Amino acid sequence: MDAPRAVRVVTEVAALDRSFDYAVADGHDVPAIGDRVRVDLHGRSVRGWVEDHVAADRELKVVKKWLGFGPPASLLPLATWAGDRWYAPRSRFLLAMSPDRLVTNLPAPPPAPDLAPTIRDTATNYPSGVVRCAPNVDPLGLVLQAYLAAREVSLPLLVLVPTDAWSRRMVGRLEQRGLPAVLASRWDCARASWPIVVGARGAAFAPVAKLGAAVIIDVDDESYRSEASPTWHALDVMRHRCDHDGAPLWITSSLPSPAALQVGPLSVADDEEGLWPRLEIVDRRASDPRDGVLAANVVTAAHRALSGDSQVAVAVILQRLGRGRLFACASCGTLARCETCGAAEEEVDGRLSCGEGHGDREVFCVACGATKLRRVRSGVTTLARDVAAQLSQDVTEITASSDPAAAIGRVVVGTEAVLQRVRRCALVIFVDFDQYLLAPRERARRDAVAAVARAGRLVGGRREGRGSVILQTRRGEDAVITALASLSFESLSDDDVETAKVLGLPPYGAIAEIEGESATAFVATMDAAHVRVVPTAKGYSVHAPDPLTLSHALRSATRPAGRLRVAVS
DNA sequence: CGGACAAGCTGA
DNA sequence: CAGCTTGTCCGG
Repeated sequence: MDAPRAVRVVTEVAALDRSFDYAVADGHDVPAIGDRVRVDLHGRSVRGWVEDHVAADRELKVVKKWLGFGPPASLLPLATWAGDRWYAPRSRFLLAMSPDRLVTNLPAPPPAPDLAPTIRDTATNYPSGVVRCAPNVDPLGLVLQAYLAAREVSLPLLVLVPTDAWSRRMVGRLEQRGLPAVLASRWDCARASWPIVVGARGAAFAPVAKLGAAVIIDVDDESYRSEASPTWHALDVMRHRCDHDGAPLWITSSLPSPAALQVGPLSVADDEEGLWPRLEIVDRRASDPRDGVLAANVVTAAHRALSGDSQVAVAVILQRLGRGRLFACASCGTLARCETCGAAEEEVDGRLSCGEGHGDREVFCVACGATKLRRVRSGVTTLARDVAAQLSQDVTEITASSDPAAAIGRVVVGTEAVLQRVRRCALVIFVDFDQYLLAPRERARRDAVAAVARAGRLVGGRREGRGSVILQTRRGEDAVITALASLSFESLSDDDVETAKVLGLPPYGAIAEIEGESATAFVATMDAAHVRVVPTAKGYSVHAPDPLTLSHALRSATRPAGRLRVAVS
């Protein structure tokens, strides 16, 4: 038998989600599976990946050039799986597994170092699965535990954390202990199976051939979901990889989502209470409506924080969700909410409506009957001006789009981006916590707890006594508020699981949102035998009992010309 | 996707 | 009928 002298190549051309065969020119080595190559395609020179070795049994064009290393062969099926799972071309995920710049040689990974005794002492001992832990629990012990497990089988450990800054800190701490850790952005090292690879969401596709163990820190942080299409989630990818490689997976969360709870048994970390931040709930219905954006006692707390010596003293957070304008009664302060769905209502042309299609109503307060409402939410800039006036302090505005290198003052005001930008401060104020509680999104309530957890890392745990978190709300009786106040999340968690089961939401069902001008044409050609198609405001939502059924239905449709957005969750 | 090629439109 | 636009096909 002749050795194969041809390769099957997946191209980078995303719209063309298929592969083509090319001969390997005489005198050249046959590129390895996964390697990056350049080939001619229909008059174009395009890049691609070697998917397989095949026999050159007919006239073929030749591979123009070997470009460098790509993902290891063992990861190619992962790209196919992810492409099916999130309705995207394989090349999107192959790209995620490939280096930004071509890599033509690989470093030799360091040998396993001798372990300092403190490492075994610091390592925790949880069964693989979910570890519920308060925001200020140090995840290092869990990472060390997972490293020991990976070391047993002489395979790499992959650690996912919410942000790049966090990855750098984690790598630093591991190196300090003499452990061979690299950032996932060091693609060549990850490809060479470095013992510990650490990164943010994208590291879920780190080119490690076979995992020995994996950890996801704070798995319910929203950074693990790709917002842009394809809307993949790092947890699903990691579960798939770990199942395939037989590697244990540990995940941590302050309030595990239904999807997180499916990973494995739930353990609860020690000192839950001491490591949650000190929380103050300020019910704005009770405060003087003439107070500014901050209630009077909140201003007092802010001045107290400013008298301390922390670099950043006060962080004021304004959550902006959707169109997110809130209207409240001018006299009693009660929020206008839709009777059907509970979402916040907006005043448009003298009528109130929630925008979810549940009709509109006269402008009046359901609590006191007053007919004058005022807008209680403002943008970050107006908020910054108001806070500056109330505290008689200069403030720094921070939003997702502001310059990460800019100097930060003692009072910062902004969106949730503040929680990413500021490491430590004495007081975090959620100006308008109801933005979470009243958001129509399913995840909103969990996001609310996650945001408080994140804020908790800035101010430290109760035991530390460094600072606190204030929630300004008009809904003191809300289940999320009471759960946070008492730190008992069981019923909130059970409710989430129950809701997900009843409504067939992930992980108890799979949903795809179909939007764009050709959504109707797309849905019309789809084999809808095993799915339910529901029209929505922007298009359609397709409900299926599981991701596989959903994927089959989506693949059965022909993709028409014109704009189409398919978001699988 | 984007190059190739065919068919359609325009103006001298 | 050259020169340009628009549409459809198909890639190894």
